[in-house]
Amino acid sequence: MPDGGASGAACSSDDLIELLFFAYRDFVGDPDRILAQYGFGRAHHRVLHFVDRYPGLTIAELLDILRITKQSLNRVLKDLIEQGYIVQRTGTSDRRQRLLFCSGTGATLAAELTRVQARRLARALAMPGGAGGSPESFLLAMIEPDERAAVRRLMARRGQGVGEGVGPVGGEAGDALDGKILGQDAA
Amino acid sequence: MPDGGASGAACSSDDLIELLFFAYRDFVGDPDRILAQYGFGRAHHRVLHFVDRYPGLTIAELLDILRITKQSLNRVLKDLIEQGYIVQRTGTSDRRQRLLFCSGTGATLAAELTRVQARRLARALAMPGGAGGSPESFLLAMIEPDERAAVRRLMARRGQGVGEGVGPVGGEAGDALDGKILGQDAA
DNA sequence: TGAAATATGTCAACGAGGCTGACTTATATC
DNA sequence: GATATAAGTCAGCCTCGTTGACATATTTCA
Repeated sequence: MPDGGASGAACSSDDLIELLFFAYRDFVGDPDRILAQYGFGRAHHRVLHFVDRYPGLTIAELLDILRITKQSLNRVLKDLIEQGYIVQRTGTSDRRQRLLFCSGTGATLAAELTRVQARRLARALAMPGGAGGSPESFLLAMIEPDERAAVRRLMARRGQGVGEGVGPVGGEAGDALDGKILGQDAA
Repeated sequence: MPDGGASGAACSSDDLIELLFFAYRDFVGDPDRILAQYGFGRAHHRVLHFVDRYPGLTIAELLDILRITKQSLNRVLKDLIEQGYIVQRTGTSDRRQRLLFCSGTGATLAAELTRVQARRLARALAMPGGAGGSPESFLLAMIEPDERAAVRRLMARRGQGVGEGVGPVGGEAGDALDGKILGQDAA
């Protein structure tokens, strides 16, 4: 039975669902703050990232990666092109294609965004149980350090005493228990 | 040097950035399809999930978990309450609070959504290098199997020949190279 | 007891970023 | 020369985030 050894408990898929939510929330939070200063959003980030990393990408390839429509892509791509972060060249073998490249400015911004995300990842990998441990410990390490305690505390609440009320509500329509139920339209 | 042993290559933070994107894309794609049948979206899912898992959650706690505004939460919470998936009770120790619980229907839907996500996770954990290997192999295992080859192919493209054009564009304003540059407003 | 703080709900307006559908323009292919 | 393909665009819609202002019930504290 592989348990990774380090700080992670046994992997429960149910716990991982939440950890993935928290890890991703904080993972995209870093670049979001930077992007806001440029008037860009997450959609711009994704485009800039993939164009930076795979120069010469075509529109069709980008659409396949991002899984969004041409119209959605075009809105953010247009911003990035007009503001000089991305440039297009016509394809040489197929002149219908538009090959996408980052400009110098674009590459600089992409690097800045990559830096903060890579920093979080590197920090997580460097933690005990980060690189070689369980997915659980890796994802926990990806969460903002200040928040980790709160997440642990929440997840420890699993199952036992709810604090206030009792267990889950039984009926579909709300059969009045000890706590008053604020129903759909009941007086 | 910990390498996890199994199928993952050495962990590069830069690769992990992309793998996390692809893994998360497919991870939320599963429930999205189910939610659409109920006329719900991702925001409903998040609320339903946390209320199901932590019965008796207060509004304030939920806001802290989701990191959204009261108004945003209220819109989706209202849907879930009106349609009978979630019920509220007034708190007993503090009657200002509204404790949130899933109804039977709500718990059923939550379970259905959890099931597809847990299935993907369990499958990933069961793969060689899934539970005990590197984060890289775990994330790759989280990607939709049909898509894995495409992701690998894309990531293999890293660095070398672009296929069509040449390297990254140097100048800020677009100095005409061999491929014609379709500039901002140049004729 | 009365004032202030707290938990929640709500109205209005706005922006980002998805979507569909329809249509145009270049270019390639047969 | 007809047809298919890559890309761009217009219009309109939906979800889900935001801010700001304000109402109500309840608790806490001086």
